[in-house]
Amino acid sequence: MDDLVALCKRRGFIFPASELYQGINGFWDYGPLGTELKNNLRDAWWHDMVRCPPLGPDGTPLSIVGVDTAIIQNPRVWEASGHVGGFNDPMVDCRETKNRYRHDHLMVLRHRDDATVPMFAFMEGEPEAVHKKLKKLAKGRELDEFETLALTELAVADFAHVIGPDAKAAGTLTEPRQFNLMFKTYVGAVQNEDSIAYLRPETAQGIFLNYKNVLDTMRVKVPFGIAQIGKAFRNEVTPRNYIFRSREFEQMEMEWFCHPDDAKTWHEFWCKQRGQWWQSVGLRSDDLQLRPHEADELAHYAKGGAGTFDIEYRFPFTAPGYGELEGVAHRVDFDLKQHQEHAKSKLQYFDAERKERYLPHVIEPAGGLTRGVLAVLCEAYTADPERPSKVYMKFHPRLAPIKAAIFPLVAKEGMPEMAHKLYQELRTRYAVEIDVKQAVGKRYARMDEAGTPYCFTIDGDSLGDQTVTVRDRDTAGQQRIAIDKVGDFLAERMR
RNA sequence: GCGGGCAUAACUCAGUUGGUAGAGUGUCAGCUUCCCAAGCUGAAUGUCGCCGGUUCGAGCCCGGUUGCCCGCUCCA
Repeated sequence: MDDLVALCKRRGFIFPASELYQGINGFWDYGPLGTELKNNLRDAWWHDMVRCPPLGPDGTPLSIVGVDTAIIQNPRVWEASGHVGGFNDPMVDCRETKNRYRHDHLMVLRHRDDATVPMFAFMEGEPEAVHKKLKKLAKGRELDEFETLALTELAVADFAHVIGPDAKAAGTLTEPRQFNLMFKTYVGAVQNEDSIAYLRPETAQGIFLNYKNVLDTMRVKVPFGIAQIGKAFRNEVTPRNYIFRSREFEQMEMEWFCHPDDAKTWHEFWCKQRGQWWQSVGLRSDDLQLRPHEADELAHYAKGGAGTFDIEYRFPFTAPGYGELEGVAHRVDFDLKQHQEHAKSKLQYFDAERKERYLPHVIEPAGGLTRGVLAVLCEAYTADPERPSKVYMKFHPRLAPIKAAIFPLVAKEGMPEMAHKLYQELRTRYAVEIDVKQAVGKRYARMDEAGTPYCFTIDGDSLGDQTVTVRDRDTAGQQRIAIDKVGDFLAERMR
């Protein structure tokens, strides 16, 4: 992994952000080659999801349209989505039940005299449940022997004697912690409580906000999808593992709107499709796995549906385990329902065929573009002590930052001129480079590290018979082709 | 957030008991070169992460700080 990071730095893929000023934790800059790579992965996704989506189960092309929405939205959006509210205030977690509570919403029953009796936490305004529990767990004690106080009045050290609202054992509550994962900013000149806004923590909400606009303008019918690629921001507690968990990242998300009865089928469909797609851009199936979320792992929006499947990749830093690349979640009608309530507007869909009015369910394949870049980099990194560079980047030709390089074998006898002519032809269609300096072996080695799949070399024979040699990155083998077939040669391999 | 480790050129790293900042690779220029970092000649690149202290003198000792790495915690 360290070697990969060094190569990315050395060859201009990825740099630490603000490096001149000692950097800033959790942010990264993409260099010339990294930007090309990221754009290529992005464009491949967009092409395969929006321009030319897969065929549905019945063999007809799916209908998916794209949007590009604002990073800053009305803060009420994040209240509806569940991002603000619960996550702006100090929270305590229960280690036993994995439930999370607002610190200031919890009350505690404490025995007036006997400190050995455990304390019972309960949600403010819901004392009935704890009264039942008291009978079970504190036999022989009557309710009037206890006093009620707020959890906030208790020292953290006393949490060891507190039984959580849904727990059976004492001491499972964590200390109160701030979970403000959203970046805050102010809109307008005046900075006060009323002008607070947030950088979006996911791109998905921008899609839900425009669901009705798309329905009204694009003549789409359920089932259909809306896709978006863009930046999202999360103020992660611990950014780690290179670009895997960063505070600013890019997502590729598609919300697939379908009839509730069909949700399960579509969920399976998209899980399969997305796994295949990652393979199509070069990730080996051995390093990919599809993993269902456990019940206690499901996000608030995905409870009660067909669940969430993570498409995971075996990163060097997770191996032999896996790290998330994409989640395919059944969000049921959570988001549309929330926005319908919070915004007080009707978002129901009228299905003319079924003669039915309903809120569509949503299947969401949500992938990380920047995580995808990392997976592609890890996959491409291939050590080879036999060759001069000791390593080469085995990118799928579709993703390679540079598609081909053009070299005159030596810088004389008309070869540079011929190389320039070929370069001028190819550069209008492909990201190609020309290099006339130094020994050809050095130039091949450089292209190996950049992951350039093909090198076209003009040699002494080229001038006579109008042919060039093609050097293959992965085999280092060569073949000779006619110079006027070079364009076709590349076109065939870029698919 | 807690604990441990690390920080010297673009990369990998030397740097002795405190005494003028080094190597290899890479990069650039020229020559050479008909197929894989060859060779020759030359060049550029460092506030030794940052701030302060001790000292005649600090890359080296001390304190603080920032960043990175590892383990916990966290990752709705």
